[in-house]
Order: sequence, then C-alpha cells, then structure tokens
Amino acid sequence: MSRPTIRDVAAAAGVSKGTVSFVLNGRPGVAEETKRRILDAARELGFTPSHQARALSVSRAFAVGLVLAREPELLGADPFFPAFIAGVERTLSDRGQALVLQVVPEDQEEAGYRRLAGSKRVDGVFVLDLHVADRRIALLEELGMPAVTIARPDVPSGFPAVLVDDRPGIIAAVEHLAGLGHRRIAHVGGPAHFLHASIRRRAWAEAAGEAPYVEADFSAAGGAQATRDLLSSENPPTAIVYANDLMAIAGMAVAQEYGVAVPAHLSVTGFDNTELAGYVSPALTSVRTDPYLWGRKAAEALLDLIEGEHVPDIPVPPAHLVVRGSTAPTGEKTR
Amino acid sequence: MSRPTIRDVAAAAGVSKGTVSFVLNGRPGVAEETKRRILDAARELGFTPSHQARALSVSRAFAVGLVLAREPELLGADPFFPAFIAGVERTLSDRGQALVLQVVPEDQEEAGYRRLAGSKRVDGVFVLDLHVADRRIALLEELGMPAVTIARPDVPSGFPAVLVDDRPGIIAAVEHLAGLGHRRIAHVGGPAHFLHASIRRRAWAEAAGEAPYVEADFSAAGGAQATRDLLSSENPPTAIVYANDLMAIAGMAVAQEYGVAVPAHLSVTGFDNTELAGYVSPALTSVRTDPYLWGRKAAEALLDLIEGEHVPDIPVPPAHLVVRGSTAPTGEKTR
DNA sequence: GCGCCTCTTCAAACCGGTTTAGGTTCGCGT
DNA sequence: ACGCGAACCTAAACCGGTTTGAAGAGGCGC
Repeated sequence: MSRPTIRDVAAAAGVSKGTVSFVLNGRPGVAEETKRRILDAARELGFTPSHQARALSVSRAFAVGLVLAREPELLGADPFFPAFIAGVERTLSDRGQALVLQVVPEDQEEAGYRRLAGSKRVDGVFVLDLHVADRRIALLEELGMPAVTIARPDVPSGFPAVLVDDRPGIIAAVEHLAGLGHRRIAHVGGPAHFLHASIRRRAWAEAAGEAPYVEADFSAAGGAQATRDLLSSENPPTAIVYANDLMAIAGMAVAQEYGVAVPAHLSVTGFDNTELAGYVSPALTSVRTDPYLWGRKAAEALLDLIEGEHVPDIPVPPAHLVVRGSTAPTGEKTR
Repeated sequence: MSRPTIRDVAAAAGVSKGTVSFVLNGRPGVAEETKRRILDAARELGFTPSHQARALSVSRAFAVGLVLAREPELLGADPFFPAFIAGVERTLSDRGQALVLQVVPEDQEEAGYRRLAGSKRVDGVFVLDLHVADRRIALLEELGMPAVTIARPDVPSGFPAVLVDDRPGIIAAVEHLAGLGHRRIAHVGGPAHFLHASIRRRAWAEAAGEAPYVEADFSAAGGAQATRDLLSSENPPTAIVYANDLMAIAGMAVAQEYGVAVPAHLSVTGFDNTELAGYVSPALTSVRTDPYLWGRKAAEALLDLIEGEHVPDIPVPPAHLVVRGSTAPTGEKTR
C-alpha cells in the first residue's frame, strides 16, 4: 500500500478531511475527544502530510534557495560556503524547511535566481558575495522574492541583511603589524567588484596608509602571483595582509621560495581563520570569522521575512584577530 | 496581477487547459495552428508552470537530496563536497531538477534521510561516505527511495554506484616512494569505519608491506597529531602517505617543527590534489581525484534511475598521482 | 416550547497542473 | 447519402492538502 493520505486518516477516525487538517495544524475548535481519535489514527497509519499537496494549497515552497556563482574549483577551496550552509541548515531543519542549492557559472547568477523564482521552487533566497552595485537586488525586488543578504555596514542592500563588519579584523591585523614595527604593510585583496573585498581593502588603506596593493582573486594561484609581484618589486613590503587564508598560505610558500623567511623577514596575515591556518608552518595569524553563525542568523531572518514579519538588520560580532607565528617584529633577523 | 496559470493561457488561446498542457509537454495530437497560438499566448503572458502543481499531479518532487553528515568545521575544510555538489548541479540544472541539501550532525544521518523521504521532498538521494556495513542502504530500500552511491569496486552497495577506485592512486604513491628508495613508508589514514579510508589503508598495506599506520580523522589537527606520533616513534618512517591533503599539509608543518626537512629527510604525499597542494612549500605530491565528475555521473545515474531505467554501475577513471616537490630520494641530505 | 447562541463538524471549493474518456468535425470510400 | 475512422479538442476527474460557509446539536433564558 502506498502512503496514507489525509483522507485515509479521516476515514479511520470517522471524520472529514477538514477536521483532520484542523487538528494536524493545531487549530482550535475541535473537541478533545475527536482530536485524540484523529491523532491516534494518524499515528496508527504512520501518516505524513504530503509536502507537495500542502505546498500547492498554501502556495508556499517550504524551501529557500541559495545560488552559488563560483567555478567549481574555487568553490572547493572556499571554507565559507560549507560553514554558511551548515548554519543555514541548522535553522531550516528546526523549522521544517529545506535548502535548495543552485550552482551556476559565475556569469549566470541572475539566471540562477530567475530559475528558482520562476517555478516558485523557493519562498526566498540568500544573496551572498554582494557586488558593489549589485544588480541582483533589483532583480529580486522585481521578482517579488524575499531575500536576505550578507552585507556590510553602511551599504544599504534593500533587503534585511546580516551585517558583517570585516573592518575591525583588518584594522586589528594592520595595527598588530604596525605595533611590531612594520611600516610597509601591503595588501593582497580579492576582486574589487566584491563588496567585501573592497571594504577590506578600504579598511587596510585607512589603517596602513601608503603601501603596495595587489588585486588577486582569492585563489592560491592568485595569491602566489600577487606575492611574487610584491616580493620582486623595488621596495618590497615587510608585511602582507591577505584577504583570505588561502592566498596567505600560498604567499608564505612563495616567500620561502624567494628565500624570504616568514616571519623573520616578512610577516603575513590571513583572513577566515581556516582550520589549516593553525597547522601550517609558521602558523598563520588570521582573522576569525563565523560563517556558521551568519548562516543561522540569515536563515532565521529569511524565514521571518517570508512569514511577513518585519525584519531588522542583524549585526553579528565583528571579526577578531588570532595571532600566531606568521607575524613578528621587523628587523628580527633570526635564522 | 499574480503569475499567470495554465488557465489564463488556455483562455487567451481559446482552448482548454488540457490542450495547453499537451502542447507544453510536447505531446502529439494537437494541430500546428493551435499549437502556435498556445505557444504565443504562453510567451505573451510569460507563463511558467507552477512547479508545485505539477509535482502534485505527477507525484514527483523534481528534486534529489544530499545528506551531509559532518560537523560544520570539518565540512569547511573538505574540498570534496563543494566540487561534488557542483558536478551534481551541473547535471541537475540541465534536466530541470533541484538539489535539496540536508546538513545534519554526524549521528543523525538516518534521520536526515527519513526526513527527506517522509515528506516526499525528493525523488532520490545520493549516499556518500559509505561505511563499512552501511545501515543507510537497508533504510533506503525500506523507504523505497531510489539512491546512487559513491562506492568502491568489489563492495556491492545494493544501489547503482559510481565506482571510484582509490587504490591505483595510493599504490602509485607508494611505488613512487619505493622507487625513490624509501622502505619505511607510513600511512596516516581516515576513520576506519569509512569505506574509502579502509580501502586506502588496505591498498597502502599491500603495497608498502610492514610499516607504521596511524588512524586519524581527516582533519588538520588529526594529521598533525598523527605525524607527531610517527616522528617521535622509535623508528620513524622516511615517507608518509596521507589519506588527504589537509592532513598532509599539517604533517609537513609538524615535520618542520621537528626539524625534519621535507623532502630531504621525509617524503610526504597527500590525497585529493586540492588547489593548495600546488602552493605550499614544498609543493605537495598528491593523488588527483575528480569529485566534480563523480557528481555529474552520480546525478545522471540517479535521474535515470528515478525515471525507471535500469542503471549499471559507472566506473570512473582511477585516481592519478601528481608528483611535486614533497617527495625525494631517501638519503638526500641536502641543506 | 421557542428562539438564539455556541460548539463542533462537514461538504465543497480551491490551489494549478496532468490525464482520461468522450465528443465533434471532417474527409473519404462505397 | 451514409457509415466510419482519424484528427483534434473539451470537460471532468484527480493529485492531497487547506479553507470557508453552512448545517446540526446541545444548552440556555424566557
């Protein structure tokens, strides 16, 4: 026999479908005795409401969407997504919702959102990796799709946002280096069109003053190349603040290759505080972020928004510097 | 105005809902002229069929599920999932299906599958990280849920499987090391209850003969600890074959800390060939796998299976050794 | 005994598709 | 002129829930 339907439960309990529906949704107006009979019958039959049928009648998908617009290889290296997704899921599964993923090539992000919205597969979406003037915001507004973004303070996004502030982390890194005597503190950033990359860069620029900047792409290869550029320049920096750990680790390898000792001749900081940061040599000073928490918060906000509540922006604790062995005073010529 | 329904299209084209449905699904028996009129009307109105309604009437979810049972932190470090998921998505989006993710604590994996199956949210699932005697197989059979596994040759899983053979990669690594003169080639493996970990271990054991083995957990911390154990043992190995890159990289850092030069005094190999492998110092010799491809193949198999086709197991090209700087002849006492 | 109110339950409509069992219409053979 | 089959299309049932309007039952005051 196939799965029991609400009709079977109704028949077993000797009532109508409507009454069963009322009981199962905890609505008032059903006699205690009847309620009990229905619940017993439902348990007896092992009834689980059909998600599809419910979705159709209340026109909700009971799912939210996430569009990942990165090349597969890069995705694998980025510790952000899995942690963020885990956080999202944490909230969603508590609330009986599902997460629908959509991985698309970087240039087809809009199509991804359209697809999710067009077929009403999801009730809302997350918007990650905000761009500087992000077209997705307008698109989603046009589609009437609820959304929550991971945004930065002072950059209105038009939707409720989890406000992540990268600046304190970057500033802490720069100040930590400055405190160690560094004066030429370079920065290897991410693609400038990403809001987070540009904000990290700006924070660095304000704290570090005049110093070399290289734009890379968050990949190890990009970090390595950027480091080569910096180290082979006329007046190489004594410290480099990287926009993520991956580039920083690749950068340390390049330094080694160039015979530049870390941290004796070059101090290095990362960003993300990936697990590996603590297990490379020297261990990487990095900025700790908490994508798992962001995921949880973002999902809560999105679900509330979908249910029609008014959702304010949600600030999360600022990033925090974790000092390890890759940073040291300048001039220390040990080794 | 809200989204147009099939009824609106029918009215606009002056036909019945049924006819519209026929045309939109490309079924024969509709006059060319009518077909054209209907398609025009649909385009005109910007009609997109409601996924929910279709799902209800044909009782399909048009989605497949993936249960990730790992702790969030570990998830972030594992390059496998994102790449696998990207591959899956590649196939799915071509075929109009969606991917529903479910992230659960490691001990609640079964509940995750039950949840996906119970509400008919998905038409099929992937089973990853097979265990040695995996209870999920029986569970899914009981639930009547189509599934595709990522399995290993000679280990029947009861469902169609993408057959990934890790052995050639491990054997190549060991033979490469043996060819360089190594005789004590240790292995740092993953948790023994994972099929892939136990198979890698067995392949290593057969190729390397008597040599130290340490079980770790695929994490950097675990890899570091295992390496400490090996290096501080009475008769330390001259080479270590790690079951993944993360542990290998952490291991290299430990070696450095112990004053054991890689590759001069210790050769090291990883597994996965993550991007970072090429950008640490020395660059890590590793075994290249292709989770993106596995994802694509697995998704194709799963969709075919759901449509009732008979699906054979799918072998994929074996893993391949990528030699880099972390391996060198024994006895080379350079530096 | 009657009207009225409250409490409980039911039947039916609805969500937006797919599918099936019939109708029409038309051309054609005889 | 008639019967018949093919081609085309429609109406209605169905998927499995939710929601609404109304009906029935019982209790109360007068």
